Amino acid sequence: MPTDGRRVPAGAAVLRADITDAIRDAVFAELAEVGYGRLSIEAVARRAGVGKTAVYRRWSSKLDMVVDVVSTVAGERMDLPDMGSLRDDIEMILMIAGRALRHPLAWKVIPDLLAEAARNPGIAETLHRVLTANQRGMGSQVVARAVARGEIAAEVDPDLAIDLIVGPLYWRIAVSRNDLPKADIQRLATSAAAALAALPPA
Amino acid sequence: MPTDGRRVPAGAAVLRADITDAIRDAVFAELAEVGYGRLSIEAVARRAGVGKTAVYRRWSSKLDMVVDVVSTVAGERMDLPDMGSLRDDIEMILMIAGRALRHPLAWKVIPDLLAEAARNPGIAETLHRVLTANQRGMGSQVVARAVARGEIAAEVDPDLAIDLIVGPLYWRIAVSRNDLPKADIQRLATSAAAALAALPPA
DNA sequence: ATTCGTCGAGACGAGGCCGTATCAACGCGT
DNA sequence: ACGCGTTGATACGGCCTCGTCTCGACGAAT
Repeated sequence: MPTDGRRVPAGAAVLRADITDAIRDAVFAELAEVGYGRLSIEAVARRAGVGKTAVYRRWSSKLDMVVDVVSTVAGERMDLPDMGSLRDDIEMILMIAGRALRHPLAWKVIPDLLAEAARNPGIAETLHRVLTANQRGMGSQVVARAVARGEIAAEVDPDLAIDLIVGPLYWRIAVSRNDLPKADIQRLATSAAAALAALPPA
Repeated sequence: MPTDGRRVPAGAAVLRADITDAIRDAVFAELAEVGYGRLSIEAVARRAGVGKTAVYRRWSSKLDMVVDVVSTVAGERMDLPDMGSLRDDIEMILMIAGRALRHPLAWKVIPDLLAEAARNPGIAETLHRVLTANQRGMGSQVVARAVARGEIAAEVDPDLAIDLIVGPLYWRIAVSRNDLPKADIQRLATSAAAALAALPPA
Protein backbone atom coordinates (compact mmCIF):
# COMPACT_ATOMS: atom_id res chain seq x y z
CA MET A 1 0.00 0.00 0.00
CA PRO A 2 1.56 3.28 -1.13
CA THR A 3 1.85 5.78 1.65
CA ASP A 4 1.38 8.91 -0.41
CA GLY A 5 -0.58 8.62 -3.61
CA ARG A 6 1.48 8.55 -6.81
CA ARG A 7 5.05 9.24 -5.81
CA VAL A 8 6.00 6.18 -7.82
CA PRO A 9 4.31 6.69 -11.20
CA ALA A 10 2.10 3.58 -10.89
CA GLY A 11 2.61 1.83 -14.24
CA ALA A 12 6.23 2.58 -15.06
CA ALA A 13 8.00 3.03 -18.41
CA VAL A 14 11.36 4.73 -18.29
CA LEU A 15 13.37 6.24 -21.11
CA ARG A 16 14.89 3.21 -22.79
CA ALA A 17 18.66 3.10 -22.48
CA ASP A 18 19.22 1.33 -25.79
CA ILE A 19 17.44 4.12 -27.59
CA THR A 20 19.44 6.77 -25.79
CA ASP A 21 22.57 4.93 -26.89
CA ALA A 22 21.42 4.75 -30.48
CA ILE A 23 20.84 8.50 -30.46
CA ARG A 24 24.26 9.11 -28.95
CA ASP A 25 25.93 7.14 -31.71
CA ALA A 26 23.91 8.97 -34.31
CA VAL A 27 24.94 12.33 -32.88
CA PHE A 28 28.61 11.46 -33.28
CA ALA A 29 28.13 10.13 -36.77
CA GLU A 30 26.29 13.29 -37.79
CA LEU A 31 28.87 15.52 -36.13
CA ALA A 32 31.57 13.78 -38.13
CA GLU A 33 29.64 13.95 -41.36
CA VAL A 34 28.21 17.46 -41.40
CA GLY A 35 29.59 19.16 -38.31
CA TYR A 36 27.83 20.96 -35.49
CA GLY A 37 26.67 23.83 -37.64
CA ARG A 38 24.68 21.72 -40.03
CA LEU A 39 23.62 19.08 -37.54
CA SER A 40 19.85 18.78 -37.37
CA ILE A 41 17.72 16.95 -34.88
CA GLU A 42 15.68 15.45 -37.66
CA ALA A 43 18.75 13.92 -39.26
CA VAL A 44 19.91 12.52 -35.92
CA ALA A 45 16.56 10.89 -35.30
CA ARG A 46 16.48 9.54 -38.84
CA ARG A 47 19.96 8.06 -38.55
CA ALA A 48 19.25 6.57 -35.14
CA GLY A 49 16.04 5.04 -36.47
CA VAL A 50 13.91 6.72 -33.83
CA GLY A 51 11.20 9.33 -33.83
CA LYS A 52 11.88 12.98 -33.18
CA THR A 53 9.75 12.50 -30.09
CA ALA A 54 12.38 10.27 -28.53
CA VAL A 55 14.99 12.96 -28.98
CA TYR A 56 12.97 15.91 -27.78
CA ARG A 57 11.90 13.93 -24.72
CA ARG A 58 15.55 13.70 -23.68
CA TRP A 59 17.00 17.07 -24.63
CA SER A 60 15.41 20.39 -25.25
CA SER A 61 17.74 21.64 -27.95
CA LYS A 62 20.59 20.77 -30.22
CA LEU A 63 23.05 22.44 -27.88
CA ASP A 64 21.66 20.54 -24.92
CA MET A 65 21.96 17.29 -26.78
CA VAL A 66 25.48 17.74 -28.07
CA VAL A 67 26.81 19.07 -24.79
CA ASP A 68 25.37 16.15 -22.87
CA VAL A 69 26.51 13.52 -25.36
CA VAL A 70 30.02 14.91 -25.55
CA SER A 71 30.27 15.15 -21.79
CA THR A 72 29.17 11.57 -21.37
CA VAL A 73 31.69 10.15 -23.81
CA ALA A 74 34.69 12.37 -23.17
CA GLY A 75 34.36 12.56 -19.42
CA GLU A 76 36.76 9.79 -18.53
CA ARG A 77 39.73 10.95 -16.55
CA MET A 78 42.96 9.04 -16.76
CA ASP A 79 46.00 8.59 -14.62
CA LEU A 80 49.33 8.54 -16.30
CA PRO A 81 51.68 5.72 -15.30
CA ASP A 82 55.15 6.86 -14.28
CA MET A 83 57.42 5.81 -17.12
CA GLY A 84 60.59 6.65 -15.25
CA SER A 85 61.72 9.73 -17.17
CA LEU A 86 60.30 12.97 -18.46
CA ARG A 87 60.93 11.92 -22.02
CA ASP A 88 59.11 8.62 -21.60
CA ASP A 89 56.24 10.26 -19.77
CA ILE A 90 55.87 12.57 -22.73
CA GLU A 91 56.05 9.72 -25.20
CA MET A 92 53.27 8.02 -23.31
CA ILE A 93 51.09 11.12 -23.54
CA LEU A 94 51.78 11.43 -27.24
CA MET A 95 50.95 7.79 -27.86
CA ILE A 96 47.66 8.04 -26.02
CA ALA A 97 46.65 11.35 -27.55
CA GLY A 98 47.81 10.23 -30.97
CA ARG A 99 45.78 7.08 -30.83
CA ALA A 100 42.70 9.04 -29.79
CA LEU A 101 43.18 11.64 -32.52
CA ARG A 102 43.55 8.99 -35.20
CA HIS A 103 40.08 7.66 -34.50
CA PRO A 104 38.03 8.48 -37.60
CA LEU A 105 35.28 10.05 -35.54
CA ALA A 106 37.64 12.02 -33.30
CA TRP A 107 39.67 13.84 -35.89
CA LYS A 108 36.56 15.06 -37.59
CA VAL A 109 34.51 15.86 -34.50
CA ILE A 110 37.13 17.41 -32.22
CA PRO A 111 38.34 20.16 -34.56
CA ASP A 112 34.75 20.89 -35.46
CA LEU A 113 33.69 21.33 -31.85
CA LEU A 114 36.78 23.37 -31.06
CA ALA A 115 35.93 25.71 -33.91
CA GLU A 116 32.32 25.95 -32.79
CA ALA A 117 33.51 26.74 -29.27
CA ALA A 118 34.88 30.01 -30.62
CA ARG A 119 31.36 31.28 -31.05
CA ASN A 120 29.26 29.12 -28.76
CA PRO A 121 29.78 29.55 -25.02
CA GLY A 122 27.91 26.35 -24.20
CA ILE A 123 30.23 24.25 -26.34
CA ALA A 124 33.25 26.15 -25.09
CA GLU A 125 32.38 25.52 -21.46
CA THR A 126 31.85 21.81 -22.05
CA LEU A 127 35.07 21.31 -23.97
CA HIS A 128 36.97 23.28 -21.39
CA ARG A 129 35.61 20.99 -18.73
CA VAL A 130 36.23 17.65 -20.40
CA LEU A 131 39.47 18.45 -22.18
CA THR A 132 41.39 21.19 -20.46
CA ALA A 133 40.83 19.92 -16.95
CA ASN A 134 42.11 16.52 -17.95
CA GLN A 135 45.12 17.90 -19.72
CA ARG A 136 46.10 20.32 -17.06
CA GLY A 137 46.04 17.42 -14.64
CA MET A 138 48.42 15.45 -16.84
CA GLY A 139 50.61 18.50 -17.29
CA SER A 140 51.01 19.12 -13.57
CA GLN A 141 51.65 15.45 -13.02
CA VAL A 142 54.43 15.23 -15.58
CA VAL A 143 56.02 18.48 -14.49
CA ALA A 144 55.93 17.53 -10.82
CA ARG A 145 57.59 14.19 -11.53
CA ALA A 146 60.28 15.77 -13.69
CA VAL A 147 61.05 18.31 -10.98
CA ALA A 148 61.22 15.55 -8.38
CA ARG A 149 63.61 13.61 -10.58
CA GLY A 150 65.76 16.67 -11.02
CA GLU A 151 65.24 16.64 -14.79
CA ILE A 152 64.10 20.22 -14.95
CA ALA A 153 65.34 22.92 -12.69
CA ALA A 154 62.44 25.04 -11.56
CA GLU A 155 58.69 24.71 -11.52
CA VAL A 156 57.35 24.98 -15.04
CA ASP A 157 53.94 26.36 -15.90
CA PRO A 158 51.85 23.23 -16.57
CA ASP A 159 49.91 25.10 -19.24
CA LEU A 160 53.02 25.90 -21.21
CA ALA A 161 54.16 22.33 -20.74
CA ILE A 162 50.97 21.02 -22.30
CA ASP A 163 51.30 23.52 -25.12
CA LEU A 164 54.74 22.19 -25.90
CA ILE A 165 53.76 18.54 -25.66
CA VAL A 166 50.43 18.24 -27.42
CA GLY A 167 50.63 21.34 -29.60
CA PRO A 168 52.91 19.79 -32.23
CA LEU A 169 50.95 16.53 -32.20
CA TYR A 170 47.61 18.24 -32.67
CA TRP A 171 48.99 20.50 -35.35
CA ARG A 172 50.34 17.58 -37.30
CA ILE A 173 47.37 15.26 -37.07
CA ALA A 174 44.39 17.57 -36.93
CA VAL A 175 45.64 20.57 -38.86
CA SER A 176 48.24 19.48 -41.37
CA ARG A 177 46.56 16.08 -41.60
CA ASN A 178 49.86 14.48 -42.33
CA ASP A 179 50.61 11.01 -41.17
CA LEU A 180 52.63 10.76 -37.99
CA PRO A 181 54.44 7.43 -37.84
CA LYS A 182 55.57 5.97 -34.55
CA ALA A 183 59.17 6.90 -35.21
CA ASP A 184 58.20 10.55 -35.50
CA ILE A 185 56.26 10.35 -32.26
CA GLN A 186 59.38 9.15 -30.52
CA ARG A 187 61.41 11.94 -32.02
CA LEU A 188 58.78 14.44 -30.97
CA ALA A 189 58.96 13.08 -27.43
CA THR A 190 62.72 13.53 -27.22
CA SER A 191 62.39 16.97 -28.65
CA ALA A 192 59.59 18.03 -26.33
CA ALA A 193 61.52 16.88 -23.30
CA ALA A 194 64.38 19.13 -24.37
CA ALA A 195 61.90 21.94 -24.91
CA LEU A 196 60.60 21.61 -21.36
CA ALA A 197 64.10 21.50 -19.95
CA ALA A 198 65.01 24.65 -21.84
CA LEU A 199 61.88 26.58 -20.95
CA PRO A 200 62.98 29.77 -19.16
CA PRO A 201 61.49 30.23 -15.69
CA ALA A 202 58.53 32.56 -15.30
CA MET B 1 36.71 50.95 -86.19
CA PRO B 2 36.33 47.42 -84.79
CA THR B 3 37.95 44.83 -87.02
CA ASP B 4 35.69 41.92 -86.17
CA GLY B 5 32.19 42.74 -85.07
CA ARG B 6 31.57 42.42 -81.35
CA ARG B 7 34.75 40.99 -79.88
CA VAL B 8 34.63 43.89 -77.49
CA PRO B 9 31.12 43.72 -76.07
CA ALA B 10 30.02 47.04 -77.54
CA GLY B 11 28.48 48.80 -74.53
CA ALA B 12 30.70 47.74 -71.67
CA ALA B 13 29.91 47.16 -67.98
CA VAL B 14 32.26 44.94 -66.06
CA LEU B 15 31.74 43.32 -62.69
CA ARG B 16 32.26 46.18 -60.29
CA ALA B 17 35.29 45.72 -58.08
CA ASP B 18 33.84 47.58 -55.11
CA ILE B 19 30.92 45.18 -55.03
CA THR B 20 33.21 42.17 -55.23
CA ASP B 21 35.11 43.60 -52.28
CA ALA B 22 31.95 44.14 -50.28
CA ILE B 23 30.99 40.53 -50.87
CA ARG B 24 34.44 39.36 -49.83
CA ASP B 25 34.18 41.20 -46.54
CA ALA B 26 30.72 39.83 -45.97
CA VAL B 27 31.94 36.29 -46.56
CA PHE B 28 34.55 36.65 -43.84
CA ALA B 29 32.13 38.22 -41.43
CA GLU B 30 29.64 35.42 -42.01
CA LEU B 31 32.32 32.77 -41.72
CA ALA B 32 33.30 34.20 -38.36
CA GLU B 33 29.74 34.50 -37.15
CA VAL B 34 28.15 31.24 -38.21
CA GLY B 35 30.93 29.17 -39.76
CA TYR B 36 31.18 27.51 -43.13
CA GLY B 37 28.52 24.94 -42.38
CA ARG B 38 25.78 27.45 -41.75
CA LEU B 39 26.98 30.07 -44.20
CA SER B 40 24.30 30.89 -46.75
CA ILE B 41 24.58 32.88 -49.92
CA GLU B 42 21.47 34.81 -49.08
CA ALA B 43 22.97 35.97 -45.80
CA VAL B 44 26.19 37.00 -47.52
CA ALA B 45 24.31 39.06 -50.07
CA ARG B 46 22.16 40.61 -47.36
CA ARG B 47 25.18 41.55 -45.27
CA ALA B 48 27.05 42.94 -48.25
CA GLY B 49 24.02 44.97 -49.22
CA VAL B 50 23.89 43.47 -52.68
CA GLY B 51 21.46 41.30 -54.55
CA LYS B 52 21.84 37.55 -54.79
CA THR B 53 22.32 38.14 -58.48
CA ALA B 54 25.61 39.87 -57.90
CA VAL B 55 26.89 36.88 -55.98
CA TYR B 56 25.73 34.20 -58.38
CA ARG B 57 27.16 36.16 -61.26
CA ARG B 58 30.61 35.77 -59.70
CA TRP B 59 30.61 32.30 -58.24
CA SER B 60 28.53 29.25 -58.94
CA SER B 61 28.35 27.84 -55.44
CA LYS B 62 29.16 28.42 -51.83
CA LEU B 63 32.27 26.27 -52.10
CA ASP B 64 33.43 28.20 -55.15
CA MET B 65 32.93 31.48 -53.40
CA VAL B 66 34.65 30.59 -50.16
CA VAL B 67 37.58 28.91 -51.86
CA ASP B 68 38.17 31.89 -54.10
CA VAL B 69 37.79 34.46 -51.35
CA VAL B 70 40.10 32.60 -49.00
CA SER B 71 42.69 32.13 -51.70
CA THR B 72 42.65 35.80 -52.56
CA VAL B 73 43.15 36.99 -49.02
CA ALA B 74 45.50 34.33 -47.68
CA GLY B 75 47.64 34.00 -50.76
CA GLU B 76 50.36 36.41 -49.78
CA ARG B 77 53.73 34.79 -49.42
CA MET B 78 56.28 36.26 -47.09
CA ASP B 79 60.01 36.21 -46.71
CA LEU B 80 61.42 35.91 -43.28
CA PRO B 81 64.22 38.31 -42.40
CA ASP B 82 67.32 36.68 -40.98
CA MET B 83 67.34 37.55 -37.29
CA GLY B 84 70.81 36.19 -36.72
CA SER B 85 70.03 33.10 -34.67
CA LEU B 86 67.66 30.15 -34.76
CA ARG B 87 65.98 31.30 -31.60
CA ASP B 88 65.35 34.78 -32.93
CA ASP B 89 64.14 33.46 -36.26
CA ILE B 90 61.64 31.37 -34.34
CA GLU B 91 60.58 34.30 -32.22
CA MET B 92 59.93 36.25 -35.37
CA ILE B 93 57.74 33.49 -36.75
CA LEU B 94 55.83 33.29 -33.50
CA MET B 95 55.28 37.03 -33.39
CA ILE B 96 53.98 37.12 -36.94
CA ALA B 97 51.79 34.07 -36.60
CA GLY B 98 50.60 35.19 -33.18
CA ARG B 99 49.57 38.58 -34.44
CA ALA B 100 47.67 37.00 -37.31
CA LEU B 101 45.94 34.50 -35.07
CA ARG B 102 44.83 37.19 -32.64
CA HIS B 103 42.84 38.93 -35.33
CA PRO B 104 39.21 38.47 -34.35
CA LEU B 105 38.28 37.22 -37.79
CA ALA B 106 41.22 34.84 -38.05
CA TRP B 107 40.82 32.89 -34.85
CA LYS B 108 37.20 32.22 -35.63
CA VAL B 109 37.55 31.54 -39.33
CA ILE B 110 40.76 29.52 -39.48
CA PRO B 111 39.79 26.75 -37.05
CA ASP B 112 36.41 26.57 -38.71
CA LEU B 113 37.87 26.11 -42.17
CA LEU B 114 40.41 23.61 -40.89
CA ALA B 115 37.61 21.57 -39.37
CA GLU B 116 35.60 21.78 -42.56
CA ALA B 117 38.65 20.65 -44.51
CA ALA B 118 38.36 17.30 -42.76
CA ARG B 119 35.23 16.55 -44.77
CA ASN B 120 35.45 18.85 -47.77
CA PRO B 121 38.19 18.15 -50.31
CA GLY B 122 37.76 21.52 -51.97
CA ILE B 123 38.41 23.40 -48.75
CA ALA B 124 41.22 21.04 -47.84
CA GLU B 125 43.02 21.58 -51.11
CA THR B 126 42.75 25.34 -50.83
CA LEU B 127 44.00 25.51 -47.28
CA HIS B 128 46.81 23.16 -48.09
CA ARG B 129 47.84 25.45 -50.89
CA VAL B 130 47.69 28.77 -49.07
CA LEU B 131 48.87 27.63 -45.65
CA THR B 132 51.07 24.60 -45.87
CA ALA B 133 53.09 25.78 -48.83
CA ASN B 134 53.85 29.03 -47.10
CA GLN B 135 54.79 27.34 -43.86
CA ARG B 136 56.95 24.69 -45.40
CA GLY B 137 58.83 27.47 -47.10
CA MET B 138 59.44 29.21 -43.79
CA GLY B 139 60.39 25.92 -42.20
CA SER B 140 63.01 25.06 -44.77
CA GLN B 141 64.34 28.58 -44.62
CA VAL B 142 64.81 28.57 -40.87
CA VAL B 143 66.27 25.09 -40.81
CA ALA B 144 68.70 25.84 -43.61
CA ARG B 145 69.94 28.96 -41.85
CA ALA B 146 70.35 27.15 -38.55
CA VAL B 147 72.35 24.40 -40.22
CA ALA B 148 74.53 26.97 -41.97
CA ARG B 149 75.16 28.69 -38.64
CA GLY B 150 76.08 25.38 -37.06
CA GLU B 151 73.26 25.67 -34.52
CA ILE B 152 71.82 22.28 -35.34
CA ALA B 153 73.84 19.34 -36.41
CA ALA B 154 72.08 17.56 -39.23
CA GLU B 155 69.35 18.40 -41.67
CA VAL B 156 66.04 18.50 -39.86
CA ASP B 157 62.72 17.66 -41.46
CA PRO B 158 61.13 21.06 -42.16
CA ASP B 159 57.69 19.61 -41.47
CA LEU B 160 58.65 18.49 -38.00
CA ALA B 161 60.29 21.84 -37.46
CA ILE B 162 57.08 23.66 -38.28
CA ASP B 163 55.16 21.29 -36.03
CA LEU B 164 57.43 22.18 -33.14
CA ILE B 165 57.35 25.90 -33.78
CA VAL B 166 53.75 26.75 -34.58
CA GLY B 167 52.05 23.77 -32.93
CA PRO B 168 52.28 25.13 -29.39
CA LEU B 169 51.28 28.61 -30.53
CA TYR B 170 48.23 27.41 -32.42
CA TRP B 171 47.21 25.13 -29.61
CA ARG B 172 47.37 27.92 -27.10
CA ILE B 173 45.63 30.64 -29.06
CA ALA B 174 43.15 28.77 -31.24
CA VAL B 175 42.42 25.71 -29.15
CA SER B 176 42.91 26.51 -25.47
CA ARG B 177 41.98 30.13 -26.20
CA ASN B 178 44.22 31.31 -23.42
CA ASP B 179 46.00 34.56 -23.64
CA LEU B 180 49.62 34.37 -24.75
CA PRO B 181 51.51 37.44 -23.53
CA LYS B 182 54.68 38.56 -25.24
CA ALA B 183 56.83 37.19 -22.44
CA ASP B 184 55.41 33.73 -23.03
CA ILE B 185 56.08 34.00 -26.74
CA GLN B 186 59.72 34.69 -25.99
CA ARG B 187 59.89 31.73 -23.67
CA LEU B 188 58.25 29.55 -26.30
CA ALA B 189 60.86 30.70 -28.80
CA THR B 190 63.76 29.73 -26.56
CA SER B 191 62.11 26.44 -25.84
CA ALA B 192 61.35 25.65 -29.47
CA ALA B 193 64.94 26.39 -30.47
CA ALA B 194 66.08 23.81 -27.92
CA ALA B 195 63.48 21.40 -29.25
CA LEU B 196 64.84 21.72 -32.77
CA ALA B 197 68.40 21.28 -31.60
CA ALA B 198 67.44 18.14 -29.71
CA LEU B 199 65.41 16.60 -32.52
CA PRO B 200 66.94 13.21 -33.35
CA PRO B 201 67.99 12.78 -36.99
CA ALA B 202 65.71 10.85 -39.29
C1' DA C 1 21.49 58.96 -78.17
C1' DT C 2 21.79 54.23 -78.24
C1' DT C 3 23.18 49.79 -76.57
C1' DC C 4 24.34 46.40 -73.41
C1' DG C 5 25.73 44.36 -69.07
C1' DT C 6 25.56 45.05 -64.32
C1' DC C 7 22.95 46.71 -60.43
C1' DG C 8 19.23 45.95 -56.37
C1' DA C 9 14.97 44.01 -55.55
C1' DG C 10 12.02 40.56 -55.21
C1' DA C 11 8.91 36.69 -56.92
C1' DC C 12 8.96 31.86 -57.55
C1' DG C 13 8.50 26.63 -56.42
C1' DA C 14 11.03 23.32 -54.13
C1' DG C 15 12.84 21.44 -50.16
C1' DG C 16 14.77 21.14 -45.40
C1' DC C 17 14.28 21.84 -40.53
C1' DC C 18 11.97 23.72 -36.53
C1' DG C 19 9.10 22.50 -32.35
C1' DT C 20 4.51 20.81 -31.22
C1' DA C 21 0.68 17.81 -31.41
C1' DT C 22 -1.81 13.56 -32.12
C1' DC C 23 -2.13 8.68 -32.97
C1' DA C 24 -2.16 3.62 -32.06
C1' DA C 25 1.01 0.11 -30.46
C1' DC C 26 3.91 -1.84 -27.07
C1' DG C 27 5.90 -3.20 -22.56
C1' DC C 28 6.43 -2.95 -17.86
C1' DG C 29 5.15 -2.69 -13.05
C1' DT C 30 1.37 -3.39 -10.33
C1' DA D 1 -5.84 -7.49 -16.42
C1' DC D 2 -4.97 -2.90 -16.11
C1' DG D 3 -2.90 1.68 -16.46
C1' DC D 4 0.74 4.36 -17.71
C1' DG D 5 4.65 6.40 -20.17
C1' DT D 6 7.44 5.55 -23.97
C1' DT D 7 7.74 4.35 -28.80
C1' DG D 8 7.69 5.38 -34.13
C1' DA D 9 5.03 7.68 -37.42
C1' DT D 10 2.98 11.42 -39.29
C1' DA D 11 1.07 16.03 -39.88
C1' DC D 12 1.17 20.89 -39.02
C1' DG D 13 2.43 26.05 -39.84
C1' DG D 14 6.36 28.72 -39.94
C1' DC D 15 10.77 29.95 -41.33
C1' DC D 16 14.90 29.85 -44.05
C1' DT D 17 17.54 28.71 -48.02
C1' DC D 18 18.15 27.21 -52.66
C1' DG D 19 18.93 28.56 -57.71
C1' DT D 20 16.43 30.76 -61.41
C1' DC D 21 14.04 34.38 -63.36
C1' DT D 22 12.16 38.99 -64.27
C1' DC D 23 11.94 43.87 -63.66
C1' DG D 24 13.30 48.85 -63.99
C1' DA D 25 17.33 51.70 -63.22
C1' DC D 26 21.99 53.04 -63.91
C1' DG D 27 26.41 53.82 -66.25
C1' DA D 28 29.85 53.47 -69.55
C1' DA D 29 31.38 52.81 -74.08
C1' DT D 30 30.12 53.66 -78.71
